[in-house]
Amino acid sequence: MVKIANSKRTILNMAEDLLQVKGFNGFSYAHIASELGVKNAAIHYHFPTKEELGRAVIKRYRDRFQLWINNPRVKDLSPDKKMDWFFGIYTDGRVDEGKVCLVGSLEVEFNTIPEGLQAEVEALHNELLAWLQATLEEGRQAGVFHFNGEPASKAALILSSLQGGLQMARALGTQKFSAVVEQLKLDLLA
Amino acid sequence: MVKIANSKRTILNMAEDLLQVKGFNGFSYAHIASELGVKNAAIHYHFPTKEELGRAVIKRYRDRFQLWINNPRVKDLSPDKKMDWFFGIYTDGRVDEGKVCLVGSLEVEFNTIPEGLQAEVEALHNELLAWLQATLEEGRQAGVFHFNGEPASKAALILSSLQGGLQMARALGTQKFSAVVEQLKLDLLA
DNA sequence: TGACAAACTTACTAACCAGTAAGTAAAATA
DNA sequence: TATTTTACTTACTGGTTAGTAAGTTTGTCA
Repeated sequence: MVKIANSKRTILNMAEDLLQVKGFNGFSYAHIASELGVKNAAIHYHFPTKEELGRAVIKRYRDRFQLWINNPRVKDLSPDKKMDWFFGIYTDGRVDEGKVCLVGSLEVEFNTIPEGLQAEVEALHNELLAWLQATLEEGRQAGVFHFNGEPASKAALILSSLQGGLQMARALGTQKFSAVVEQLKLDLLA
Repeated sequence: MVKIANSKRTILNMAEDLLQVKGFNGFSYAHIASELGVKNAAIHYHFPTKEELGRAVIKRYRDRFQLWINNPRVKDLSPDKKMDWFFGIYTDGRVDEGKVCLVGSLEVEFNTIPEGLQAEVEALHNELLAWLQATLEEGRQAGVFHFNGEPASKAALILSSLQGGLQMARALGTQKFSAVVEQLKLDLLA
């Protein structure tokens, strides 16, 4: 018998990576098991169904995001530094490793994933948008951000372009994603 | 024996829809066959492998796009009307039918699709970007579009946000996509 | 009318998939 | 030390997958 160290956490880490690299329909319990050197059933012991595994990945990510934005190291930043921090999430350790964001990955396969997982994705996407919108409002009031229209719409545009930009980087290279981020900043600060 | 009318074209139409609704890993030859009332092997007769089917869908879409942009009804439009036409591709018959764009769908599953299909996706994405960039340059020179930075970067931002916006609409509703398009126009024309 | 090619069907394979039930080894607990 | 719980393995199921080989029907053309 092979014991996995920190089994649940290790499996969640692998599943999160696989979701971002291969998509929900692009990986199997066998992938995770063989990489960890255990059998399929060992994964099912911790996460009986693939839906539960997917939900656990997103739920953990949601909790992590709330911890981040409520942490003084982010909360107390100026609006433009907050935005830089947010862009950094996508630049560091996403585009460099050929990953796309969880939300984009699961929304492309939305019509083929279990309902419970769909709900989790919806919640995460709303939370990301809410924080972006609040940050945009804060920055516009402080006179750092300049844009026309509703903060909610600007937030939707920014998040969508980051999501699509990571996917574009897959086919066209990471410098394309950098161009998107630079353009976002130009459109927001100039 | 059941004969399919315009077999190849009908299969391509179905495959294109399925790619946009379920993704490459989310549909099978059996799906297509059963919906057409024929057997699996009938699909394999026309498209021996799934890679060939996928490539044919993208190639046809690329040809169609070149026909469109070289048609006087698009070519002779003013830059802002051209942009409206382009946005319309995404709004009409995409977001309304719960579809995402082919490029986004296949780039999310990029690491799990055959190489020949990857190349086709890359080519399509480059062609879309090239047309957008040229249109942005034309519009800026004409004084209709206003933006800072390189047209190539602005093109990448616009295309990424449309791509991501369609996916967002899956989880959060079509009005979110409309908000993205409206914001894009605001940022370009104001 | 006969030959041939196009468009299928039948019947199959080998691989993979998520998921389950029953058994085992080791660690925690009483 | 005995008992129970945790974390697995073994062995399996039923379903789905892309793909193939050989046979059949139908329309076209000489």
